[in-house]
Amino acid sequence: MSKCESCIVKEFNSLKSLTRDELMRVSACKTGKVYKKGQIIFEEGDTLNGVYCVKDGVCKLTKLSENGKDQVVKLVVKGGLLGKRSLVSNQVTNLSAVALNDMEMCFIPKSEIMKDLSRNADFTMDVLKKMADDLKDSDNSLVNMAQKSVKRRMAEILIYIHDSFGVDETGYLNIIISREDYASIVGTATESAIRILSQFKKEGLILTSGKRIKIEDHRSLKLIE
Amino acid sequence: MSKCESCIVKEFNSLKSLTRDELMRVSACKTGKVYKKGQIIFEEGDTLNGVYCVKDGVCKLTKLSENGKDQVVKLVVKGGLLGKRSLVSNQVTNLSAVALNDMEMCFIPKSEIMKDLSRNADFTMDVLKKMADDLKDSDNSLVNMAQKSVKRRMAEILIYIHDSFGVDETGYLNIIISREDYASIVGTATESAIRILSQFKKEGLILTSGKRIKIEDHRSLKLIE
DNA sequence: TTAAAAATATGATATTTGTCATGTATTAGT
DNA sequence: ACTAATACATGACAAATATCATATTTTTAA
Repeated sequence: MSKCESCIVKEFNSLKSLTRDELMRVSACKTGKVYKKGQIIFEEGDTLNGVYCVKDGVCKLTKLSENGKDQVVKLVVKGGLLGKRSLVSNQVTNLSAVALNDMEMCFIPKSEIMKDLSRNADFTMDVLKKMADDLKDSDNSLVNMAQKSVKRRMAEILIYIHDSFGVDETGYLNIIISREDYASIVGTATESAIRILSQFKKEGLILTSGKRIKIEDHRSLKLIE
Repeated sequence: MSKCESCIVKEFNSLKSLTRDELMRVSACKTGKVYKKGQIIFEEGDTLNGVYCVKDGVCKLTKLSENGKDQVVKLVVKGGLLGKRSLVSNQVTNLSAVALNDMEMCFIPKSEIMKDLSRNADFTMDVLKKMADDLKDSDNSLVNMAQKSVKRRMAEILIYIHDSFGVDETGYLNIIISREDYASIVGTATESAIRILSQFKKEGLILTSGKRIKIEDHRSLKLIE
């Protein structure tokens, strides 16, 4: 297991603001964890005693609605930190985390991080900044959800996944998720998600092969109303 | 204008974590501001050079969607702080703030608060906690928006306004907002909002008198699907 | 490899929500 | 108190989305 001081993943998150000494201390008490596709990392209501730093793979953060359906709130990739909120608030977590593909993560106990939060102002400020950004993203998601059509939201999530997570050698999206997950991200019925993707395919906007998706016509996808 | 040290409003926000000395310094440089109903406090894209502390009245935080409609993201009342995010991030604000009734606020320049953010760990931690709570609220809003019917969302906002802001002597909601605003909170067309409120009235769930609304049957309102 | 399970696809139909039109009631400003 | 202006109300219809049923394809696991 690599050491935090020399781990490049931390460059993408707040841990980069820790000093070398702090990082070494964190490194000494962290635990490496591996999750298989579909595996639950934690569930809504769990008490988290630390943060997870994603070294590889992607997971979804979901929340169960009263109607029994899961809603995907956020996708987290390499460099992302899970459980920030629980660090600060002492409450149980309000979200579940599920691996979308095989994942590698580090778990850092809350007790270690807390020392740094109280002593290292740069680190604290960086955590604050990240939360502020999350909040902004969240506002955007809310407006998208409230004001845009399902078709438009689907087009946007495809572009988002393309731009954030890239494509493989053949041009297919690197992240492969089920239609049910697409439905849950976009906030619609699974059948509707399937139908819309089928329609996109017919219109030549995307190609599909099993659950794999390739964007063929970015421009038109962006113009979907 | 009252002094921060002795202002009860601060008990509801992070400013309560400042020391007496810090509060006196903040108090010395704050500005009192008054806004009339409908007045714009700041607009999406503005650079905020401080935070607003709401002493009285209510305002809405909105974001303009690409379809040209405003979406209400949050309601802020007495004790609320506006512009927290801008403090931390140096970016222009992503939301607009508009007074829903006559308001009284204090404006505290960013420069003053920043000193405290870097020196007073309790204060910083409290700001972090508040942001974490906002984030949690935001997750909930997203799920509500994505998974619940317009009717259900309308029922919930009525209950929310009732529980958070109370009623007057005659039982009518203290906060009086237009159907257009209700539509914008719930994320629907104005006509749909009007229709749903009319229906609630017919079914005896609420009473209306002009734009004033009184909840008659909490239990049934909570059971709306 | 092959059968079972799970996921995708699609039709038919119901329900919800949006849009446009038009009339009535309320509110705000003189 | 009066009259614009604004907000509310409601009908008629269109569009978007959900639901249920059922067939087909893909994936999983023995």
